[in-house]
Amino acid sequence: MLPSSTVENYLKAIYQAQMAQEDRKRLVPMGQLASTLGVVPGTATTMVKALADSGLVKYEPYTGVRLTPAGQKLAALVLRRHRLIELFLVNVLGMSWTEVHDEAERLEHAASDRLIDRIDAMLGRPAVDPHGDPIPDSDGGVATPKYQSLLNCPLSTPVVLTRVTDQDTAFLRFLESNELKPGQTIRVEVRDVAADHVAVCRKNRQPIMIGMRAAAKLLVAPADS
Amino acid sequence: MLPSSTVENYLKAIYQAQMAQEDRKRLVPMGQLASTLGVVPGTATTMVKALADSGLVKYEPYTGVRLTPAGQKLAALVLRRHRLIELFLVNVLGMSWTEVHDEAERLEHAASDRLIDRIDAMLGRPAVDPHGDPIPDSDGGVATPKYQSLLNCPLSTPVVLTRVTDQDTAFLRFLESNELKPGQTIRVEVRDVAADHVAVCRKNRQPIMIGMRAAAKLLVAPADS
DNA sequence: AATTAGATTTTGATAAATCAAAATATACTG
DNA sequence: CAGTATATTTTGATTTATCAAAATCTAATT
Repeated sequence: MLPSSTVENYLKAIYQAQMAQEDRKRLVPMGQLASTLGVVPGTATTMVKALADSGLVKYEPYTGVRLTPAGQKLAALVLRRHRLIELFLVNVLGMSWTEVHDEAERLEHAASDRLIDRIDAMLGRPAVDPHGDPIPDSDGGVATPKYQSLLNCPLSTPVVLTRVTDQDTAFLRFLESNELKPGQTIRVEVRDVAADHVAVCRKNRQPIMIGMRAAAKLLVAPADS
Repeated sequence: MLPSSTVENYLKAIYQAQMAQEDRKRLVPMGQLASTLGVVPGTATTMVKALADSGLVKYEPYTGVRLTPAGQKLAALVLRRHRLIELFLVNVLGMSWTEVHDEAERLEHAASDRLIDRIDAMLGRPAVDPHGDPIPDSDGGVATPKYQSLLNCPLSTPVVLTRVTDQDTAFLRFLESNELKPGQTIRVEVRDVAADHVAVCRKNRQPIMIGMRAAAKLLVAPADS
């Protein structure tokens, strides 16, 4: 019996919460999980206990939840579907990378493995989606290079924007309209903790100021020249 | 509040049952509806009463159910999504017309109107899907030409196979392996009611015998030479 | 009109996913 | 360490969609 889309969403949320914290073995607290899923905490507790009974997560009362290897694999396969669909919508159907997230959010639960594999082949077995998020392989394996962000990359040094870790349409549209798409080469010139901003420079453009919360979502890699 | 995929499936089933009967205003009996949806009759009754409360169907106890104009439009839009997705899977992703039905069955409930319109544009606003089923327009309007079938078309006269009214994979594979795809020009040479078969001829091929039940599912139009 | 076969509806239960609000546990604070 | 704030769990209810089986209706047949 294949997991309901609710189960898939819980696993995905736990997976992403674990990935977002430095220590990936740390338990994800119930409150956080509930709020990212948009349910009340009691609902998350009930559901997580059911997931624990199915062997997909390890649950410690009053502490939190963490994926088992089985849960991890399932979650990775959901993310694989999501990210391949996003890239497909952008590359083949010409949709904007700022608007494909919600569409993929629904399609990921309906697409068969066969369809996904065809999409994967048509796109040439890509490694990342339009936001720079890595695409797990069909066994659930993922390469997760540790990028720096605009908060800790070297100053006045060219770096390549490689990944944007926020799917909010308004935020992505802001990036789009400021030529801050993945692949872009940029430079951080100023980082001012007191003012809570960083100054980002691009080719032939005025520097722009970005708040530190937003800057943390922009991951970069060294520009190899 | 947009309809659940269960509601969409009920509307679609009622729509198709109405289309399949000669008198399209006749009520669809509950038992038939239940069996095409794979539920027990009581379930269909309960659900249909709810649909009637929403104004999507007219329900007459012990008699049957029929779509209201509102229900008809919704059903047509579900079929529009289904058929555009099928054609897309065949034309763009290179899947076989024999295997796209089940995939579309799930995707039709997840695809947004925006995505569907993009697909529609990319395919060049097509009129029919890979099985020859007409694609409703975005207002829910459909052109439904009345084709003849292999049971009543003229004998020994070239006709074009235009529509196959059965989505069963095994049946479609049978057609495929016998060069009986929509678009093909064929001729009915013999129609033998006693033997319950018709003999169908194609270019450079041995005639094949098809049972009358199957023959009724193959619709044809005059071949304009 | 009475009987009966077949279809339909009703009734009572169930599973999945959720919420509201009460109860309880944990963690912090003075 | 007692008290309080915050997070978590429990409890009881609700919604949607379903089934099994009993009750009821319709239509056909004697």
